[in-house]
Amino acid sequence: MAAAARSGAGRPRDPSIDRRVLAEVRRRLASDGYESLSVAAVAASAGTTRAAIYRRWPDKADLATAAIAELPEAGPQPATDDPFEDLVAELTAFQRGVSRPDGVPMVGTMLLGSTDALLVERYRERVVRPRRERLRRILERGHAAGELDEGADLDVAVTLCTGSWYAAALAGVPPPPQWARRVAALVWRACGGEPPVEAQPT
Amino acid sequence: MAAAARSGAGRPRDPSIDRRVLAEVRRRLASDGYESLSVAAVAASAGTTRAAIYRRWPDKADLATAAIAELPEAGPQPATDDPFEDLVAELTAFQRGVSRPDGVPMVGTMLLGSTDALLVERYRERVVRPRRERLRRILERGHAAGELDEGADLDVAVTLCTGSWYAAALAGVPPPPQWARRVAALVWRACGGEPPVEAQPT
Amino acid sequence: MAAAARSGAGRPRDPSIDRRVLAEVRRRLASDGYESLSVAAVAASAGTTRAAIYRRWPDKADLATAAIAELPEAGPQPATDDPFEDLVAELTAFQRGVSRPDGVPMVGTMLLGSTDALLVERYRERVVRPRRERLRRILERGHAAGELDEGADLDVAVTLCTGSWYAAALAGVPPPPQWARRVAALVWRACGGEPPVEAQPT
Amino acid sequence: MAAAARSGAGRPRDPSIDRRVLAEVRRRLASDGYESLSVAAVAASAGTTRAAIYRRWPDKADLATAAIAELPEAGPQPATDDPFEDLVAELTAFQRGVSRPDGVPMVGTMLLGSTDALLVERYRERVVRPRRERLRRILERGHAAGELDEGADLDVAVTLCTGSWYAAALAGVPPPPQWARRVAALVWRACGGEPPVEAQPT
DNA sequence: TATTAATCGAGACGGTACGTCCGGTCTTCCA
DNA sequence: TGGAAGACCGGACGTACCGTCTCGATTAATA
Repeated sequence: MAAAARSGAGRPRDPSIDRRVLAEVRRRLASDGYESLSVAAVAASAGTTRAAIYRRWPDKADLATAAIAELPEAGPQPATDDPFEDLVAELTAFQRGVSRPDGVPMVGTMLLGSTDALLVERYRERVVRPRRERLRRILERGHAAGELDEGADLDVAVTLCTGSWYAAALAGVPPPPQWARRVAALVWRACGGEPPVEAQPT
Repeated sequence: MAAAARSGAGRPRDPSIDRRVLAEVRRRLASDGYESLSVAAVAASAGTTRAAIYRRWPDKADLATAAIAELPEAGPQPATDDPFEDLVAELTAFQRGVSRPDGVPMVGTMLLGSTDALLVERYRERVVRPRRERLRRILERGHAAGELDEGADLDVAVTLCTGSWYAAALAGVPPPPQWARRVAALVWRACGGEPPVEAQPT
Repeated sequence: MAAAARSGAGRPRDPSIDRRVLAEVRRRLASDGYESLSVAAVAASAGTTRAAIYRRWPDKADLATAAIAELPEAGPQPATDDPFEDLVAELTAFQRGVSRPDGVPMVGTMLLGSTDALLVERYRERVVRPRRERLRRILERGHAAGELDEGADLDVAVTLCTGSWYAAALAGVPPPPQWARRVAALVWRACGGEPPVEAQPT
Repeated sequence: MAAAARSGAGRPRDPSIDRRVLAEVRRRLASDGYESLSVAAVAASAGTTRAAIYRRWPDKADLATAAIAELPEAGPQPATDDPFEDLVAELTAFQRGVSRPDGVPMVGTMLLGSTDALLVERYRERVVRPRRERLRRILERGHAAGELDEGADLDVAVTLCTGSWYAAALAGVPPPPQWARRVAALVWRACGGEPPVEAQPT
């Protein structure tokens, strides 16, 4: 990723280039995916040159990494005293984040795996892991509040939450209306709870 | 994709070329992903020429499509009279298929989406859609057998089944032991059923 | 060139294919030269297939050879009793032959030499050599008739005759009016003769 | 052809690449002709890449054009006060030039004509036209010196000079010994002059 | 204030892949 | 058998991209 500009003498780097380039990379990763990402095209659209890009990021994979790492992940939701509503809120935030142009193709790139291990690890560390931990904590709070069963299989339950969205995306079906609440309801019941207001399938 | 050989005149296509090429494509898609797939390298490894490949598949995307579409999808499981066990079996087959070297990166390529709309559509049609329908039918049979609730949200429940696997893969965590049975159990309960034998989380 | 159809059994070759193909080859050699001559295009335009062409002529060079060899070369002029007029007639015939669309590029192909030694040799044997011998004999008859000098350098004089045309073609200048008679006059004088009627340069 | 390097910014082109490539092109044009000229092979032999070549010359025809246009034309012979000897000298220089490996096939390519009009026009302009003018001037000086006839047909006489060589090449006969002097003698007599020393045919 | 060192823009360089086309050979069906 | 159809190998063409490099012209911090 972008090395911190050397402290000493010489012309300092133009920080606006970093911004414009990363924004452009995100836009293109979103619309065309990693494969079709052309450094030359990015440079042109960002109003700079390939050299300026390669000076900051050693190669294309690192450039994409940097762009992803900067994604303004929907920060930790303020926890309320209702774990079920927290789950709905978390999933709504997730859907908002992943449904935005950048979202899906990025996930695809990540699942490509071996293309660039570092790229994937960075994404997991910055985006996936924190979300999983937030989800996990919500379910544990539901358990602590006595709403969920003792022996509920939380490890797997966590994967159901966001997994539902991936499966729908892969199938090419639009996320159904009220998706977040309906998933939360299913997961809640799967763990032995009773969702307060039953979301109605359409 | 490979046009069906015209019935009449002309030298017939060498069917072994189709086989060797597609096998090679699958091997390379698995190990390096779509991006690094080189038609020339495939031709060389398959002991043929680029021309013979382009005669069959108009471009690289279509070639990959064909290779994927031929994946020996774990065929429709023979339905037993126990819907829950059918669900476990279906998920086990899914896991076997998607865990094989080819599996994950292929899914990633598909989620890249707009890289090649046709590629994705072909994959959905040949692989994803049939699986979703099989899952859906299993849940409906559970419902018909009185094991699942009337108003169960089957639309979303279907997405939970395979989605769990995608979420785990994206997080980089190995699918937990007994994954298929545990997911089935959660989904069953989410739909109001009671899994016959409670799978124990580890 | 086209092998004589085998005498014996089996379906006889369609002679109209020979005609149509060679005509097409001549047309294309004329308009685009040997390089751009595509066997497939010839076959299509002649309403037949590549195989039928390759059955008759072993390769492209031979095909072109055959087309050239069939050029209705202005056959041996009926010798008159006036060698000078015979020379004019021969050169006029030569100019007619070589000035027709096919002519020039063919000469170029021949001078390419090493492209296909056989092609060149065939052309020399069928077209160039006979013409040189006819020219030589005309000059010798002029010598025998006492019109040309004893020690005239006939070897080189022969090359002047047609060479004049090549030089003009290479320079891109149209062959001057009355070209045949004017060349004949110059060659005649070069060999010590006096052309009966002086052709006037324009 | 190679665009003049832009004055200003950017890494300047490596001029040695121009040199090496054009030399290689000339060598190959000479030995194999235009048709067999492979850009990839040229690049390899010249120690560079196809991209570097296509950056300079838009296509193969333009590349060949450039190579020909750079041919070190046998410069204007220093005129003596003996026009006949000047003619011999000019023809000797011509023979030396055209007999060098490059010579004949190049002429063949040029006579192909319509393959690439620009290619041919460039060659005429740089090589053929200047030579024709030098020959013409020599003959005119012979005329001015009273050695040649008033009404000599110089237009055609010029074509005899080099044409003799082309005709011999086309016939596949080696240029006879003393060729230049013998042609000069014939042309001189054709124009009414008397060559100072009669060259003896062998 | 003059020097100096790093950046910026521009673009060439070696590689490599793409998709198209052609030449010459072959293999099959049909007349 | 010959003709039509078309697949086969090999290889060239012209385009596009990647990551590296060399230029001249800027632009700040330092001497």
